[in-house]
Amino acid sequence: MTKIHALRPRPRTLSDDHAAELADLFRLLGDATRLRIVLACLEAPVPVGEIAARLGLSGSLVSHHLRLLRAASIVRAERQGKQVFYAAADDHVRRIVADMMEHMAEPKSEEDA
Amino acid sequence: MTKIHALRPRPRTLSDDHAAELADLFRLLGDATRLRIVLACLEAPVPVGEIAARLGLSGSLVSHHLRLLRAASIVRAERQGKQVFYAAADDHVRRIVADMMEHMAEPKSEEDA
DNA sequence: CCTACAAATGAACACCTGTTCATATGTACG
DNA sequence: CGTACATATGAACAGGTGTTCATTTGTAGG
Repeated sequence: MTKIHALRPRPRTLSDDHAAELADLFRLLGDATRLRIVLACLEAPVPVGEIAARLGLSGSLVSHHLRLLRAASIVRAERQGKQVFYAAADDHVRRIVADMMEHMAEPKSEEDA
Repeated sequence: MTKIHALRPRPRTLSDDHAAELADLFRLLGDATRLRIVLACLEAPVPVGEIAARLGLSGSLVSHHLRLLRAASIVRAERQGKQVFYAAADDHVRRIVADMMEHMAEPKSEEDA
């Protein structure tokens, strides 16, 4: 009741803070290494070591990226013994990635000079 | 016939080049200013000047960003007299943005320390 | 042709971010 | 407890990127 908020069905233009927050999420997927890490654990939980091995990266680097991804709830972590398994947080992530892949596969109307 | 490509239904792990290309697309949406520009012309074509005015940005800056977005087929340009109208290229873009908004709105499982 | 307006371009600067290396935390097991 | 393994963290460097300012291109009209 304090703020009329739920009244606006679809805010045509997002508040700048929200836009910045949204941009932060996209930026996380905007790095090739980090995106490959996400792709590596998109379908099933994978331990950090295996991600690093599969992608040919140092465990340190993978861990750094995973922290950012986890903080943004793009991936979820679960400990199992000494290992920590990471997986895509939810279906939104999978859908977004899939949609962007489709977009990439689409024929461009005309090349930009 | 040169490359067996269409045979693999769903490449579980993308080739590194494709991953980099995909990351480039995400990175474009990963800047707050650029994302706001996309949001501004997400539902209907808008001339550059109006985008700049609505967002309180210089025409130069908006133009720079629009060039990148156009090169990636995220937005489409159409000239009408002296003005150039920009709009989201297709529904993929709209869907991706919408999905990411939903993701942002979701409750986080637990805050990251 | 020349003025006025809208958009695009290029160069230069300031800032941010990914990576590496070294070190620390945490967990299992003898 | 001490070793070994897996992951996490911190600091520092290098490279990329958004922004601004000045200039140019393109379009319409007198």
